[in-house]
Amino acid sequence: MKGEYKIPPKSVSNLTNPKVLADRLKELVGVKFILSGKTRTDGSNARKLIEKTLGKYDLPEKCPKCEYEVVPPRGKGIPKITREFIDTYIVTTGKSYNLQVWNRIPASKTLLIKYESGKSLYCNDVRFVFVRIIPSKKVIASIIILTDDYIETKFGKFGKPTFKHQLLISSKVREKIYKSETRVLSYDDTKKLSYLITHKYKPPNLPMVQEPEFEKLYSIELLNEMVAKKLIGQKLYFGATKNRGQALERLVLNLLGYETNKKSLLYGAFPDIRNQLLEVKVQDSPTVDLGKFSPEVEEIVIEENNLTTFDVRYLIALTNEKTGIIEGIILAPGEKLGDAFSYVSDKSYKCQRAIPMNYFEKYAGLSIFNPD
DNA sequence: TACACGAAGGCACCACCTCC
DNA sequence: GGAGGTGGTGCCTTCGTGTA
Repeated sequence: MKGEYKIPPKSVSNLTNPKVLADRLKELVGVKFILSGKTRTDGSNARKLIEKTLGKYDLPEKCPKCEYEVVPPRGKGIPKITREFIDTYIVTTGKSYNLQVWNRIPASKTLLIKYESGKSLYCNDVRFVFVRIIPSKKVIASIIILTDDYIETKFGKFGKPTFKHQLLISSKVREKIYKSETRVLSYDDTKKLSYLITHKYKPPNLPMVQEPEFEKLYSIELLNEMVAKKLIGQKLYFGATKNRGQALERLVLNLLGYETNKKSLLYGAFPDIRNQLLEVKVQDSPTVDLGKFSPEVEEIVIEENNLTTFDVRYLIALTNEKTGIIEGIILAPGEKLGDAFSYVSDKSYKCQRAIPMNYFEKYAGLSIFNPD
């Protein structure tokens, strides 16, 4: 059955009526669902459970390959259970659930599947299946199937698309860095920065959130000596998500002689250490999240000197996922990142819509479609 | 101050490619 | 054709910021 769900239905009219879907999924209400704590795993398990349950019934007839075309490049934004045009989401904790729709504009008439017959499946044909799980009871409390039109009418429009750039550092490159003598891969600053940087260390006289000053930017060479080399072998202590980046930022700031109060650490602008035009990242999986800004595209970061994402220096700490120990460092201007590593092409975007948790709680024990 | 929206952050899954 | 590796996707949670 694997892969079967990826094939679109023969036509729009073949899709199972959502009320019928709700009936079919009713058997999952009250069923045990143990959260692994790994969100991607849990999301995937929920989807598999939905697939397995729907697989007990006839799926919509599949479309022969020659009769349809997947419109978005590489199928980005196509609902995962394509045959039923369903995306699944797990709803667990929190006061409100932040629904994120990736790589398509929900409730829009944007084409996803185009049929030879002339008919099509659009973004607003996708059905959203929410699996509400109560973590403390380890049980599925409800299944709620919604359409994006319903979501917008009931809770308001989806937010504007927000973009996320990512960079991939392959395990090969990683290994190469680990095996190198210094375990630091560094590149020179951009030409534009050459007249702004200094190779001599003088303690900073401005807070790290201030814009950089002429000739007070430490050169990459200096950053290498003062920071990179000293970071190798250090352990990053972190607890919940997000704290790891901050732990590294704190280490870097200490090594450079900046004050590290909580407020400054929480200053979440780009680049992290603005006074040094330095962005700090931690990486143990192959993916580095660059966030909204990416040096793949040149964008002005500091107007005064016309400094761009190309000039921003990236310090990427490669850590051992088990121990948290920094085993390698990449220190490069944005301009050079693309030379050594690969950008995820076609940046991804998401549209978000918060749904209050009490909405889901209202329907405990039910499996329903677009309730009033 | 509270709330909503936008963004950051983390990383597991999975499709696809390569090699045997 | 199957195992193993690699490249990408996008799911989920939490946080920061703007606005009323």
